[in-house]
Amino acid sequence: MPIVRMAPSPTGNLHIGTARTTLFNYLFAKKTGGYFILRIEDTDTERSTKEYENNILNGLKWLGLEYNELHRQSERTSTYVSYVRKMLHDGSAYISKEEPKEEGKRSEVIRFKNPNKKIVFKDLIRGEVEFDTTDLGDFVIAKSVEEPLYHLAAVVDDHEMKITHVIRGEDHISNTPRQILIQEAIGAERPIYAHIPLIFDKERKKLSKRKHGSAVWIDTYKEEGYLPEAVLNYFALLGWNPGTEQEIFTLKELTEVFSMEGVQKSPAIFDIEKLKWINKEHLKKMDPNDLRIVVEEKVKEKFPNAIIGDDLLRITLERIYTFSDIDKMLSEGEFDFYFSEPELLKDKLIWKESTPKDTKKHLEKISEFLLDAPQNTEAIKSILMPYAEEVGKGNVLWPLRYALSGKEKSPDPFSLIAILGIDKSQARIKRAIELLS
RNA sequence: GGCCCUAUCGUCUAUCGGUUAGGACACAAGCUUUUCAAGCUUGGAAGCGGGGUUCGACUCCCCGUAGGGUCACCA
Repeated sequence: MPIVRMAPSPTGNLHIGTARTTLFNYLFAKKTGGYFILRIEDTDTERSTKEYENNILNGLKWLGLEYNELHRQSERTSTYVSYVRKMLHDGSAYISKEEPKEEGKRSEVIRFKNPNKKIVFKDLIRGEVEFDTTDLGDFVIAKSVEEPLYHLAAVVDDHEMKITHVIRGEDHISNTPRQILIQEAIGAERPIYAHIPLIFDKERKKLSKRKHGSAVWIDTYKEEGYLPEAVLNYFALLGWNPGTEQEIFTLKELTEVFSMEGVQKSPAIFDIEKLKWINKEHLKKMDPNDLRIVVEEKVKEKFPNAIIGDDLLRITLERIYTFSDIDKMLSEGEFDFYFSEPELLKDKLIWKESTPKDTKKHLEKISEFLLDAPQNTEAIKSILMPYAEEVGKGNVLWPLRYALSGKEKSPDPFSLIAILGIDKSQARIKRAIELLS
């Protein structure tokens, strides 16, 4: 059974790159019927915090990436100690006297006795990779017997946890020969490696907190109102393709079609526009009632008595890519027509070359048509369109829409009537007619 | 700089020696409920350069070039 692990270090919030690597591990485990271990690599006590750990855990939970086991390296010190002792004993590591050049550096650390050899390993994505470890020197594997460093702890854990596949970011590829050396020293089996390509920014650089600020944190996407499944869908497509032309996937579908074969070798640039599009596609697939609950909750913050009917829900969905767009619509007054009487300007009521007299006549006519119209967009349209087409669509539809919304830009008049209801619409049309008298 | 990785439209990608180099996002134009948005239709847009191998290379090999990653008592 394949056993994979994701090993984030809690020295920062959940990064989108970490999230994507976790996704690939998760998908691989699911697809192959394997086992997925999450291992918090908190051997750096200076930089690791519980807050970051919680942020990572909560972020993965939000995304829906579940793991079978959770471990913390800080709770496994005794295991590392025994390995360090063993290595010291058999000569594969030694205590090295140092001259501390910086503050905080020890005068004594534990170094690995580098056999200085060529290492060739197979990578599922890149094929054979060769390194000469001579350039690595006798690298430090522990600050002291009780304080293991990354390479040692990672190799010991991968061995103890019987990890079969190490799926990680390409930035770890040059760490691999070091780790293989340690594996050989402790008699561990070599896992199969898969180094997945990195995510780059528009400048083709690794996404970093320093340069991109909060855009690298998963939390940001949660706060922006992206659907977790859409984020996952986008991450999957960033560096992997299913071999078909399908682009919209649920997490479950991804677990069924994922394969390492489809993973790209070259880095991919993060494109927020495509993420937005994918999010919208997922929004369209959402259960209308679930969607209604979200929209209603947001709209009610500003208009407590709001009721989100089908038509209002429809035009809202048409206008948003993420849920935070609803907040923008609210603050830009795009919902105002629904909750308050519009302020009308006489000049704006008249379409291009039309006259006040004709406009008034058209509105009166529409008012008549509406007398026994049902509250349904399509029905209203079929009642009003023949007249509009007869006398000029702009001459009728523009003043009607403006009378209802009081805005130069708004949804179409038929939807507006359906949303407002016949009575309220009639009242607004009447006000416009009075303005023209 | 050493070592390592990578190289098809602006972006994500298909092509696993023979294609008018396909799709998606974005962009442009047109259409529709003469606004906005959405939707639909159409369009522009790519094989880094040079050598090989081959009847035939985007595809395989080599050399350049470019970009990236990594070189901690961080992970």
